[in-house]
Amino acid sequence: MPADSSSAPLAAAPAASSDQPERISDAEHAVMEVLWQRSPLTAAEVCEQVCEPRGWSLATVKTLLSRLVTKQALATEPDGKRFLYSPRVAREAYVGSESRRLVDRLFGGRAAPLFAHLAESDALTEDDIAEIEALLKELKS
Amino acid sequence: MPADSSSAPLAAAPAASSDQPERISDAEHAVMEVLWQRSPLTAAEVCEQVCEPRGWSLATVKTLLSRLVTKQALATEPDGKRFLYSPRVAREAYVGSESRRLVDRLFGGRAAPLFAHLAESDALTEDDIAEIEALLKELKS
DNA sequence: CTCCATCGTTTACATGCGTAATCGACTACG
DNA sequence: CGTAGTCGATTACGCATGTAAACGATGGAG
Repeated sequence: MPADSSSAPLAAAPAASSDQPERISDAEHAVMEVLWQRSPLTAAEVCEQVCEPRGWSLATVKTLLSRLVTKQALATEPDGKRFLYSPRVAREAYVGSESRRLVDRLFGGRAAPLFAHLAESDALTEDDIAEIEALLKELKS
Repeated sequence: MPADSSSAPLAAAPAASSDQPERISDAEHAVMEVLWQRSPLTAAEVCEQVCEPRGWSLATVKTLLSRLVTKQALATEPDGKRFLYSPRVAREAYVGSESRRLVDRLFGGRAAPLFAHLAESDALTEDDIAEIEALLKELKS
């Protein structure tokens, strides 16, 4: 990508302007989880949390962090020579959109069928049922 | 693949031996939905159902069908010069694994938090709630 | 019998993702 | 001050996916 690089004020990246939150991939999601738990963190600190379990190298984590920054899912704050990363999208929002995606794709947007499915496939434990019952009671109030 | 085509009973493809059901992608899923609704169908018939809404060409559908056959998600049955395609994995199974995937990734495998989330984000309609209540009552019996 | 419409199969190509090595800048140790 | 370690950025590369055109066989129309 030789040639200039200035001219336009900014824009540049293919990360669109500001429409949807830009999908977060599976591997990226693992990184997000770490930062949702505690932040801001440096790349090395994030690695400490995920490299072992996922069998990743620091390099991989760095790549994922960069991509997440590009996707505007993470914010960076300089700290001496390195960066501190912190989530820019709330976990709530992410979880919400992912859940909705699934419900839309698989259950025509209705949550009840999802629940029915979970129930039928024994994916619900006693505790789950009790909890849900409690929530229901609350909703009805 | 020129050369023979017989010899081995089947296998061939890199689709592993017989472990997990092999992930179905988003576009592929759209094709599956058509066949889950009615099958067996020819490629052209599938196209009639999805090409318009998704803006696809018949060629695209053909590719997706092939990939699904490779993934063992579809079975083919010769019908004169063409093939009839039908699902090899039940919708139930697909929906189940996808749901479980989400619940695992986002809610630590517990269904109750998912439900709580849906409830909080107003993703539950009156009807949903009523339905779920009914299901709960049934479960408790 | 010949030619065309169709099939399924092959090949194509851009983008995204998983995973990482390499590179240029900078800092801290000696 | 030079050198080794570390940082983010750049580059890499193979596989999956979305989307489709090109190709070769074949069956039906004339």
